[in-house]
Amino acid sequence: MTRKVRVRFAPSPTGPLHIGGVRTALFNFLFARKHGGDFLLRIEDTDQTRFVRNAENYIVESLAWCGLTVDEGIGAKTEGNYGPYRQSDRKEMYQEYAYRLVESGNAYYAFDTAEELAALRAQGEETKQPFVYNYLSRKKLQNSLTLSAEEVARKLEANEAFVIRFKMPENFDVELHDLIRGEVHYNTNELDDKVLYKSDGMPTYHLANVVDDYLMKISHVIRGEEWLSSMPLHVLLYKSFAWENEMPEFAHLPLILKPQGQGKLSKRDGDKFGFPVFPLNWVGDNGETANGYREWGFLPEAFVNMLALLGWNPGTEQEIFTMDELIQAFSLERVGKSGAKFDLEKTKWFNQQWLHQTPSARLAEFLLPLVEAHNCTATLAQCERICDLVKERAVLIPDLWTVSEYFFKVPERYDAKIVQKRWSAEVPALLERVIQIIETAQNFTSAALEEDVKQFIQSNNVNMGQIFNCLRLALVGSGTGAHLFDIVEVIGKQETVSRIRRAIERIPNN
RNA sequence: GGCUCGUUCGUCUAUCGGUUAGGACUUCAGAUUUUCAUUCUGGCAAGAGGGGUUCGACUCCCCUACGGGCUACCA
Repeated sequence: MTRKVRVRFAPSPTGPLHIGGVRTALFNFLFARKHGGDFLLRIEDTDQTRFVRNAENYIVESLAWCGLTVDEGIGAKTEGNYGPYRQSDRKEMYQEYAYRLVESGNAYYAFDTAEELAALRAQGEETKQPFVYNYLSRKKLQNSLTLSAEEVARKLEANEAFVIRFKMPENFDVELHDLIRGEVHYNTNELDDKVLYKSDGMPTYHLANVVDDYLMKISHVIRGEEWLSSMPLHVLLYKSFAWENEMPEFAHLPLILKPQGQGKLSKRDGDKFGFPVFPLNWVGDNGETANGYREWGFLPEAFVNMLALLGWNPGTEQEIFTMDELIQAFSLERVGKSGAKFDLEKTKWFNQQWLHQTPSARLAEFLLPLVEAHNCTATLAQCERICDLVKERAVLIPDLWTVSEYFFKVPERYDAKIVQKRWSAEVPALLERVIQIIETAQNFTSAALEEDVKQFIQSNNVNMGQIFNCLRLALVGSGTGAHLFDIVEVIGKQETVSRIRRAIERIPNN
């Protein structure tokens, strides 16, 4: 049976999306594109207590920044025919499905209060017999399995709070197939009677997820490994609804782990590792902030490239991928099974690579605002030229400014070490000669200028290293930077001469 | 604790029974360069441990260890 590929990214809006979530979205997106399918965004906001107001916008904006265009659902150009795509807007639907399960005997009403269950759990802690609401304990609890029909009707009539729980079958081996992990087995006796429908009238994740995936004709569920252990419940739910034929295939992605210490990366980790765990800067309702990759100066292409290679590999030695190349190369078979620790250094390397191969015209769009923020002026064309000259020295976007600063402003200080090493008594006189050469140059281009100065050096038998380094010192203020005569050409005759004069004035002779 | 998934250089990973176990990041050394950077060359560095199966195991099986996940009216 081949069916149209439809996958969804279904985050819950409880805060900013962290890089693990972005990667899940990315893999869904790649899979959809690879197979000519649809990529949906559904918002799973069934937990009213954890709802964070600006989280949904953040999610939409993050996906957009990464270039993960949503075909259907929240944030799509046109929402699509299977809406609404926010679970809170689908509230009534779930109730109907929950009741359907009760009627078919696959679920039941439970009246135990949260406090009673908490007490049982606490007791279980003490006696080292953990309390589980399952096929054994349900026989002794307050539910429609133990209570008489009249009693249940009475409680319902009286509007007593209730939940609907799944009636987990007894001693049944569930055989599961996962696209990444292969066969996985669970016995239902180890599973509990999960709440499907909460007393506040909202479904839990499990019910909403299954119902929506069914109704939205999802073909493949690609999600994090934290869901692997609820897969048997979900599969059993499909069976209980008699939806086995429409059941999606499952793929559980390995988790992204904390770089040091243990556990999976979590959004609560915020900035504690000294690098962002979020794609974009985050400002919470409570005023809490956290850094994002975008604001740190990562290109979305590099960020996506890095995420794609975290847990997936092409089987070749290619590491730098455009989105189109990723789509071409992607397959779930090449997704690894084990969790991966995130590595900031490698991420920076990806960005550096991307900075090198990004056209300078685009980088100029990043440089210009940085120039202006430092109270300098430039045109986009100038920035483009300068990016051409310096981009291989930058790792992050803000470096574009720090490695090109001298193009826009006169050096304020002169590197003492270079002065010490190169600026001897005869330098000012030599630089005066260089000024002459520059002022009288027929052809004010980098190559011609270099030729002229080199000729002077040769015919006068002076030290090339000394001249070049002192000239660099005068123009840049340090021993770093782009090709010397490119700098001369870009800043121009007047500025070059003025900087040399300034250096001669300010640098004391050794 | 129970269930479950996993385990190759410090990190990300290749290898789908036979390889000097390959690549990348990091790091170190060298080359190139007027400088810095880039680039290039080279070095260091790995199959958790123990049993099997096999002519032959990193690869298959079992046990142990270690790590991850789940174990909520959270997702």
